Amino acid sequence: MNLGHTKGTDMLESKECPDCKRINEVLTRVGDRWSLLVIISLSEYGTLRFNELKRNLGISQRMLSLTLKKLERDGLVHRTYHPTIPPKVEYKLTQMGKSFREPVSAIGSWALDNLIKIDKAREKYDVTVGS
Amino acid sequence: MNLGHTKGTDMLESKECPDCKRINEVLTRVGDRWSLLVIISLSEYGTLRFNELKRNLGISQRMLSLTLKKLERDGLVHRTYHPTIPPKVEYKLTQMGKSFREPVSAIGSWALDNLIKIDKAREKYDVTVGS
DNA sequence: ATAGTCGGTAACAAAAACATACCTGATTAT
DNA sequence: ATAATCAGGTATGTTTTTGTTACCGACTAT
Repeated sequence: MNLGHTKGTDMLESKECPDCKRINEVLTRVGDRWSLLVIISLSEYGTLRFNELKRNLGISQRMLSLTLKKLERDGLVHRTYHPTIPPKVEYKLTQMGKSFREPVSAIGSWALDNLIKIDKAREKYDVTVGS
Repeated sequence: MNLGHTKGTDMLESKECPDCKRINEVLTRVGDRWSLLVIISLSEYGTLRFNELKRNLGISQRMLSLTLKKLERDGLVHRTYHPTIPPKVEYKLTQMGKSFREPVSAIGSWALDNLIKIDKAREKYDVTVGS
């Protein structure tokens, strides 16, 4: 008995939490998994070439290319092109990139500390809720 | 003159960076944008109902439902159901959820501090690289 | 009677992420 | 000659994530 548009619809009514939106923006920008892993690698090794990153992370050429371009565009990574033969391109963190390393490694440490707890919580949840 | 499989293929050769993989796991679990925003909201307000969160974040019902379920499963959020009429469901952080709040707000603060810089970097990049 | 609240779910559409394979051009190593 | 290296670009698909819309039951307020 669907009489059309009589029932309530779910509009999005975001108005509050002004900061949340902006945090949201940044998180969607640098919050994907490859970006963070690239930043972690660069912060550990200082400077890395394209294929060094590729080998370290097990990322595909295409995703690495896209990820580095995004990070460079956002001012987190600096790219240096040496027109030698074969070509040599080096990537390193900018100042802003380095400053981002701190909150990121905070998350990383927490992750390492709590992985086991999370796994256990999952098991318990899956048992009680059961599927 | 393509003779088939003679040319090099792009294999993925991930072997190094043992920690990266595990950090990756947590980041893919709680690293999506809604999870972090839910955690931030709960840490600020203590306890929130479903629709309160929905209004605060401007998130769709479905995404909030999925996000909360994931967070509950991972042991970061606790759900209390009051079978009143209308029903009342309250969400709050667990102990582990609270411990996660610190690294999360570190990211949040960084995001707020650096949004403008990122925007400027983008502009500059778009101009020099041009489209 | 009709619309609204509450906390969701199911079905579907759109978008983003990711994978796979192949291409370049100059050069070196085999 | 042939293959390999370097740093990607491009084309095409698949898979995952995200968002939209409608719907539920049980009640209240108009």
